[in-house]
Amino acid sequence: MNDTRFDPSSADGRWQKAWDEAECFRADSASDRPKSYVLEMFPYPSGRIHIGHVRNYTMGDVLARYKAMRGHEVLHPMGWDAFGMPAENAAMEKGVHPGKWTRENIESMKAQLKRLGFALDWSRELATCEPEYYGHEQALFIDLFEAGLVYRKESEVNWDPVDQTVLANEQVIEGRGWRSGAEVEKRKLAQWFLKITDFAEELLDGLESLDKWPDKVRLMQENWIGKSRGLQLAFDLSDGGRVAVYSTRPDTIYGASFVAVAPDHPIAQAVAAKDPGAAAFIEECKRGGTTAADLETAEKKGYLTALTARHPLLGSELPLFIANFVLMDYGTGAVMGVPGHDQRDFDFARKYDLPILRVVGVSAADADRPLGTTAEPGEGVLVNSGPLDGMDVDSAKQWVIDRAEREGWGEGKTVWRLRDWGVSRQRYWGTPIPFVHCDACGVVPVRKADLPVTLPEDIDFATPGNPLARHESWKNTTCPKCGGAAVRETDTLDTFVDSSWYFLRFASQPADRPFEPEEVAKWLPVEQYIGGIEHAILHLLYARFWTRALARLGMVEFTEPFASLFTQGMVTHETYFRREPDSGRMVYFAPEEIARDAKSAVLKEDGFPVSIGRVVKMSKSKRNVVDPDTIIAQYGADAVRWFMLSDSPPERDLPWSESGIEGCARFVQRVWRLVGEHDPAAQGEDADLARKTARSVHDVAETIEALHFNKAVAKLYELVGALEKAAPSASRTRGIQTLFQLVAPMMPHLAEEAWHSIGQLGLIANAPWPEVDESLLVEDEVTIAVQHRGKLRDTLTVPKGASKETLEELALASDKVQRSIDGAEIRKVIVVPDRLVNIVT
RNA sequence: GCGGGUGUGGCGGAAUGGUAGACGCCGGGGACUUAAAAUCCCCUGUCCUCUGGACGUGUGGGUUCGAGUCCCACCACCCGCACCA
Repeated sequence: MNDTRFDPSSADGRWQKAWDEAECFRADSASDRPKSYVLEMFPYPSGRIHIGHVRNYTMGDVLARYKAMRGHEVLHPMGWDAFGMPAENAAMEKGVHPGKWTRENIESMKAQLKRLGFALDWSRELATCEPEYYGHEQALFIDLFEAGLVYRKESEVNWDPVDQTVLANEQVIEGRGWRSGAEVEKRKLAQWFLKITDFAEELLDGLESLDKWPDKVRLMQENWIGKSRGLQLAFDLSDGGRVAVYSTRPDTIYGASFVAVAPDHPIAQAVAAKDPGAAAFIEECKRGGTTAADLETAEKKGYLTALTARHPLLGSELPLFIANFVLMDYGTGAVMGVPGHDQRDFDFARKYDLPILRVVGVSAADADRPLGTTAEPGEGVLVNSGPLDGMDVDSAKQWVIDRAEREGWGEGKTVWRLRDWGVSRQRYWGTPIPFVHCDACGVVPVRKADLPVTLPEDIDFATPGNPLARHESWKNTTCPKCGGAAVRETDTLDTFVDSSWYFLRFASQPADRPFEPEEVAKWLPVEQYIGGIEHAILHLLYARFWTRALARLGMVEFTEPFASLFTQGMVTHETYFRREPDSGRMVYFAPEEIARDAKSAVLKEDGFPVSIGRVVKMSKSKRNVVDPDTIIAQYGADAVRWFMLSDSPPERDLPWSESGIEGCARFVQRVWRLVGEHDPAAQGEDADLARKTARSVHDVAETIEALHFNKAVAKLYELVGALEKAAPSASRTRGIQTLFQLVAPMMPHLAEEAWHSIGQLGLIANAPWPEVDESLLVEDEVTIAVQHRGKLRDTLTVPKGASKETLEELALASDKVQRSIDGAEIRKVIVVPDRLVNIVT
């Protein structure tokens, strides 16, 4: 018997050191083993590892370690998405330099990751905030510019009129600046854009090849790209001008009761020049945030202009509005309003008392049935539409497009919802855009020999706004073209640019180029990419675009960077709170301040109860966070890793619980106790246990490959239970050794300690996955269900593959079944071999 | 508002259209111990007339010999919405 307990506080560090010294996780591109690139989305160095990171990286780690055991050469790197706003916020709040703050965070987070024993190749570590990284990004940006994929145009930003600075969407709270509290305005600035729309069709078509991506992510990207076929048509205006309108529902043209243009549409601007009411309305529209959610949840408002628009088929005059819900960026920035069949138009028509006409119904008989309280945007049969009456929606669309083209007032057009990618940020802590502005030569790229354009260190955050824009000695430079005086671009790149190619840099890190094409060809595409569902659209679409752009430039030979994608759920925790009696304000308490039993919770400090709130994503504001360091110190890395894999399916949320982690820590010890049961001298075979072991090897491999870690965990619980119960035998001794191999990817420290203790030489990290004797996987008996009218009455254990006749006979012979039938006439017997018999009376 | 997802015991969940609740947590009972910790064993969806039976997978309908699984409608919650990463 093995009385000692497994002690993570000494074992974890010892084995982590052993792996480091043996360079177990260094990826060798010269190896002739099949290559596997396992990648988790790299973290933003916020200061501390979050439990969500632990879950993400544990999943990747299990896969990386498993692949290595299956004989693959594994690339499993880690780096830092190190540019971004929180560093600037820290600079403003604490006076610490963003670079210092970021680099210190990286150091402490790296130490945290090491304590979890991840099989990472730290020799490839990178941080996007270092010139060794972002300098190459600047070179790539210039390459894209030269390929015609970069341009500048005016675009709206959130402007804080008090702080005189641009705000990110998250810094706008209920239409006001988060620091100043001032009402935010929309303001136009000249900004840099990447032509992602050039790739719209490719990015859409490419989704089809991504058969190892979740369908939901592909669907979200498809909807985001938003290819639509519709009609662009012109309405003649009463002042002699014209307005171009785009509609995806040209079939409903006979139901149009108004035309509306965006507040920043040229026609709106022209109207405003003469009409102070219109000008005031446009000003009003400029207030508030710029996000789509803001615009679409805001009350629909319009301004009725003096102009009218002539309906091209009816010849009637429709009122022309300026409306806050029309987007200048989509289609032509103008719409025809069909209230009956579009909810926004419906709401608008209600408000301004415009006609609401039904032009689509379930059948022709619907023509006179009025619309209810909502629009009917669906399919149907055209009514009240002259020549279209009786047509289905698709035929009517085509008829209207054909007629418009024939008569010259419109044409069929494909329109994309996807907009070009605005990459300008008016901020310091990002990759400087490597361009200068010269009065003589215009906008000129920095010479590649002069890269990187590095960020100046001597900056101040005493005043709001971009420190680069007021840094005279950094800003003033000479023009690479004419040598005259010039000013540097002071915008920096969106951090999504940094994360659009880091996976290439992990494959190789030459000093003179962004990456080594031969090395990239060896490792890429990433075999398995793992990250949060919140990145389903933006990051993943941008990375796909960037890769395609590089492919167009001939720099890489593939178009999709991530062959297989997995999106994991969040880690959640209960919340504990009290409501302040006076203000009604919620006061949250951290888990460590709480004593919790099965039904209630009290605050340790005063012994009085607190309310138990819902289980939500861990966040600082709800104080329901658990610090990985604390729990590693308390339970050991393996228990924490095991918890991350247990119970919840990896794509779903995982609720953290104290009792759950304690159960995991107990299980680690249970596995450890089997070391004492490993008896090399034990004799005799145990056929059932041998079968169970073989079945476990097979099932655990299958579930890990499918990333169903919770099921792998359940299989391992079963195997441990079976090994504990079995009497000593050679089969049991072999089974225990096999168990250690199976748990090695999940609890690697314990596995090493156990491996060593049973006398194995070398590291289990370098050991192979156990072989399985296929003949042991064949079952010879099955239990089948016997139902009467679909309800279970009995079960039978029969030889596998028994005939239908035999099964029917055995089923009818059952007392329980006969009692249930109770002499009724048997009308039908359904027999599914090896499954069930269902008797219908 | 729009797009995407999720919903099964007290809790996390399992279940190729075929035995609902595997496995784990919590809880209850017992063994061991001077005692405790640790460990081990048993029980644990609800209800009833309890050697059996009825009900039960967010709600309401439907298809089927058979539905957690497929179809329709609805409800609740979560994620994203282009300057958070």
